[in-house]
Amino acid sequence: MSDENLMTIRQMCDAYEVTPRTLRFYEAKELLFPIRQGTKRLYARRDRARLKLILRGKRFGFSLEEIRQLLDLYDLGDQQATQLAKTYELATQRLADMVNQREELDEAIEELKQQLEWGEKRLAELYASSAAE
Amino acid sequence: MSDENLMTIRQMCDAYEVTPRTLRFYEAKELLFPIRQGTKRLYARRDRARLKLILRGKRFGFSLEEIRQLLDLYDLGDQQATQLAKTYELATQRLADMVNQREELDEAIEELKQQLEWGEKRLAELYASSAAE
DNA sequence: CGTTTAACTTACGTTCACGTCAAGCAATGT
DNA sequence: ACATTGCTTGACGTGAACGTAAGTTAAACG
Repeated sequence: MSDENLMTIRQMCDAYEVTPRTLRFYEAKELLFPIRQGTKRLYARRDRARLKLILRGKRFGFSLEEIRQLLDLYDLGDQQATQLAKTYELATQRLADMVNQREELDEAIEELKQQLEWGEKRLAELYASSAAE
Repeated sequence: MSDENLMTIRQMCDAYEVTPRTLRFYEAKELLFPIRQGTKRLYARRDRARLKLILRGKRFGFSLEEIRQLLDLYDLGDQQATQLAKTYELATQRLADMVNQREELDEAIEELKQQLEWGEKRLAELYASSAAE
């Protein structure tokens, strides 16, 4: 029962359905910063939060580089004033992007629903005619 | 003033901000089916509609292959019954995916707003303390 | 009729996001 | 003591989505 709150790479993989390779890759790209016990990696709460955000970002179609920049937004702890201001500005921009994407997504959902109704009717017709045979 | 309603590859590129390579690539992947006037491609209304859907799908993080399957949904014209049924089922699944994505997106937007408020306060503090000097 | 111009094909190159060995260290059980 | 298990670091491979360069053809222009 090692240190609670810290997870090995395998526990992380099982918990988030990713491979070790993926976690090491994210680390190489400076998206994660697990601590080292000897040679082994240990992931703390902070890394898990970041990983969640990474996986979510991917589902929205963001690249890892875009995600890396976004991650700083959730770690505003001890930034310099100028750096904080830049981060803040980037965040408002990203927020606008997301709101746009939500609008588009709403549209897409509506259109797809329409098409589904159409298909439903067509299927009903086909079924009716085959039953009439 | 060639045949209205039909666009050359360059007009398409300018209109949708893609490269010729991209359009030919989508054609190779059977996402677009421009008609041929001799060796040249001409894009009709149908292709433009499909291209819009392709670009939108990409913004949502779908792969071209996923998009290709989805495209059939908007072209339910003359499908076989069994094929139509399969397409329909796939569509309902995708719709569910999109609805999920919207929920996640809503969450993400909320969280980011929270972070922005936080950053705003921090910035205000920093500004106040530097002004007091 | 020669020459730009635009589109074409073929094919190899590139970036991203990992997958997949290969070889080595480190603790753990028998 | 030794083998198994789990993690490690390279390093090369891969599929997706194009980019890019080379050479070809066809229409249009002077």
